[in-house]
Amino acid sequence: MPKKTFFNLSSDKKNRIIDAAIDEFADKTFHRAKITNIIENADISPGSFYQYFEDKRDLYKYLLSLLAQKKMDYINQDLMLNTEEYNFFYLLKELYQSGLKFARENPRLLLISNKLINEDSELYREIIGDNKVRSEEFFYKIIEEGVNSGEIRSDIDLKLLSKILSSMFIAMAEYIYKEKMLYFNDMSVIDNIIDIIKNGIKNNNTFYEEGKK
Amino acid sequence: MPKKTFFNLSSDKKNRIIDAAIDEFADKTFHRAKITNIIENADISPGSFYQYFEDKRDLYKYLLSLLAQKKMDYINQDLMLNTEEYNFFYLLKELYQSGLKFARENPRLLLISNKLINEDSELYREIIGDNKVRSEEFFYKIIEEGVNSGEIRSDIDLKLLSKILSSMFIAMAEYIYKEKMLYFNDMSVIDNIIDIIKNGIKNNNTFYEEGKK
Amino acid sequence: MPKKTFFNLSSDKKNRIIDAAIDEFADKTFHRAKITNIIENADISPGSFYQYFEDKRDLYKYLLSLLAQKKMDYINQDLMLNTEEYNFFYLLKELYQSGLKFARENPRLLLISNKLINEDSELYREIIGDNKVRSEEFFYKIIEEGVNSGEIRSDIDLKLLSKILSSMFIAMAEYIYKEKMLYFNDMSVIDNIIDIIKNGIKNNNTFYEEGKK
Amino acid sequence: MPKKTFFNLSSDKKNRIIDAAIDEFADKTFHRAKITNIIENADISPGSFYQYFEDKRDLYKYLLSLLAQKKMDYINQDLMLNTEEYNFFYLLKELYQSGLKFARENPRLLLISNKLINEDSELYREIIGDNKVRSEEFFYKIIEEGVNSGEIRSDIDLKLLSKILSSMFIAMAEYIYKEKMLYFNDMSVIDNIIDIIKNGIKNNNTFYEEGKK
DNA sequence: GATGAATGAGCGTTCATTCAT
DNA sequence: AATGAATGAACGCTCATTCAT
Repeated sequence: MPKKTFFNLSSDKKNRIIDAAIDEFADKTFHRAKITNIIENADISPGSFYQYFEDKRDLYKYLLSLLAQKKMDYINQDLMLNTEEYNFFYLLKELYQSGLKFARENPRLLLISNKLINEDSELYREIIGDNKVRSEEFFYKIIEEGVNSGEIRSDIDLKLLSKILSSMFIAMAEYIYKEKMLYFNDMSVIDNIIDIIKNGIKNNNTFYEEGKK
Repeated sequence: MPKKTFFNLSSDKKNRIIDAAIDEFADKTFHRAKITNIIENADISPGSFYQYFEDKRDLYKYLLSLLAQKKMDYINQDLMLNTEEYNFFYLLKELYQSGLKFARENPRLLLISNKLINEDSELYREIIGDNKVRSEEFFYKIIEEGVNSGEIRSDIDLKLLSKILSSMFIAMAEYIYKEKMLYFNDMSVIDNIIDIIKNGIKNNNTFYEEGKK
Repeated sequence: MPKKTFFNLSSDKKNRIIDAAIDEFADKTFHRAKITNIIENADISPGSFYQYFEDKRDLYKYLLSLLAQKKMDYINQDLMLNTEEYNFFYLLKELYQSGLKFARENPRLLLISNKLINEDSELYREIIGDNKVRSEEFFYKIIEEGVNSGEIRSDIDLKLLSKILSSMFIAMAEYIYKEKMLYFNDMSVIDNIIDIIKNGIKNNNTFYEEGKK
Repeated sequence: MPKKTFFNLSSDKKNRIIDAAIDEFADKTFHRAKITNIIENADISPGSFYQYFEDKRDLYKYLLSLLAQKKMDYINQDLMLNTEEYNFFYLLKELYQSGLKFARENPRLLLISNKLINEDSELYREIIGDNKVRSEEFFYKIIEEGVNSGEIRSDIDLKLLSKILSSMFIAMAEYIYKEKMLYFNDMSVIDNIIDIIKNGIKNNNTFYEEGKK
């Protein structure tokens, strides 16, 4: 966490630093990101930087915590806490919607965490610590509830499915940044995805044997 | 591309270099990977290295081209060239199967390309260049054929679907490496995934309204 | 010397600063000692510090002068001023005793001056300046008196002897701190040392030729 | 220990580096010594330095090991290994003589180790490790033998005496450097010291009571 | 008198690359 | 073709000191 000197700063200066840091870490891997650049872009001296933050890692972790905080603001808390009161596909839609909204409005912030997973595992472990992969766990939970309530087929591998839903979620978010939001600019796309998840892609009106046509 | 001096080398030496390079780039980001380490593990001198390769980038691109080549060896070429003769879900299964086989047998090679996407974008662009994302294009093509032949529902966004199938493919491959192959150790998992894609996850025997349970 | 603002301070604050400074300089070499730490432990601001002291050197010299002052308090002033009235070995014992008492009661203060001698010589010269090594001079004086009065053998190099007595004095003091006072916990040790100085270590009851046994 | 690249260097270059390093570490505390200075004075690049040595500590330890090695060259090995064959005062004289010769011929090298003791204890411990204070132990051994053979009075605290003889040894060596060898330029001084140790400083022809003259 | 944010020169160290042999 | 010593720009970080409030 930043030192208290950082939080004492004028919000203008704080924002200049945060913005410069996000810009740097969004473009480059942790080890490639240079605090030299951040310092220059935020227009502060090296000495000042180290009066605000313990070190590079400290700033990086802070950025990641900002991301986590901000993400929460996008999610309907009532839904998260009372998942058993909502049906599965409705929850899924809400989740995807808030996720996409966050991604669209904070694309560079999101890039930072996406990079983390490929860093050397020592760094990864230190920063993520023992926190389980929460999004995946959350999916597992609501899938389970969906199966129990009869909404979801019971012949599906739960762990595999939670992995899939979670990776589709991330794929969308990444996509939105790379396509510069031109493609997923309306929420009907989400309906489309959920429809695929729900009903599959097979045309049930026709019959085909496997293999050669 | 490596200089011709590299290709004149004994295959033993060539392999030592390639192996050391794969080991290094699989563990670390491009910029974190040290040619110092590669040199040491391959047991050659720095001077020699620069007689084989233009620079670090040159070696890296070469590795990536090796990966592309090798991947091709795993795929049934007859299928690839005559997609219109096979039905969609059969093709999909073949594709996933060969992909997983490749991932299982070349996990470290695969890690290299997985990292690339999160490097600084300048490097990414220079290395990938104008090459389209071919796997996605290929999916687009067979999906289109599947829709035309009536196997696939026609009310689905093709581009979105190709994106999804492609990302699921990658998710699986990554997963296989991370879980050390304990989970996906038999091919029934692929059947499970394809079944989900085909039929969705909804339990068609029950009826649920949207929203609150 | 500290500025007059320092002496205007409440004695509580003054003591906090002195204590923090002693702690820091006792543990670390002059250049390694951080005024940052002193400031923090004394609970004052950097700005304040520089209103009390010219700079780091100023504080350091002040500490050294405190040490000299305090040392004097341990020594019987009557003895010091009228050395000619006491016999040599009695004086020596008194000196060692008061020195050890000081060392035992102010070990950290003592450590500070012990370090100084090994700092870079520029600093050493600037701080000690033209002050002669007074303890050595004092020894010289009483040795001389001892020779003149017939207590001490006259065939001994006076300068060398004063050096030796002075270094033995310091060795004891250092030892007391390092051995955490377990070893020299009673004053009989001093008698032992003085006996060695007085009578030597040779067993006068036996005769040995030099060289090979 | 330096890397093998260092030992492959021409002896001219090796000596330039060693000399520059001794000069730097003789004048300054470990933490104050700057490899920048060493590099500049030895006329090599920073990159080169780090191809010869692991880091600053590595160079420092190497210097200390050089010192230990060189010291050994000054000592009569026959004497050291067969202490029981020689009488105590002869051994002591030999020891002091070789020590002083070493100090006179390698004064700056000696300064380096003298500083070490005042460094922060973490550094001290890492560098000295579990090596006992060998010189003190050696003194203890020969004193014990001297007592057993009847050369030395048996009513003396052995541990204290070994401490004293060892510190007198160091005091002389230091002195020689500081007085720039003007004072101790002939070996008769050693005889003087040993005579003091042997016979004490008391004038046995006169009687004095303790206390007031 | 007190504060504490700001400074910046300078340190130890890294590593891709060059070049004389 | 092979070597490996040499390079040097650039990084992360430190800390005594200043100065506006």
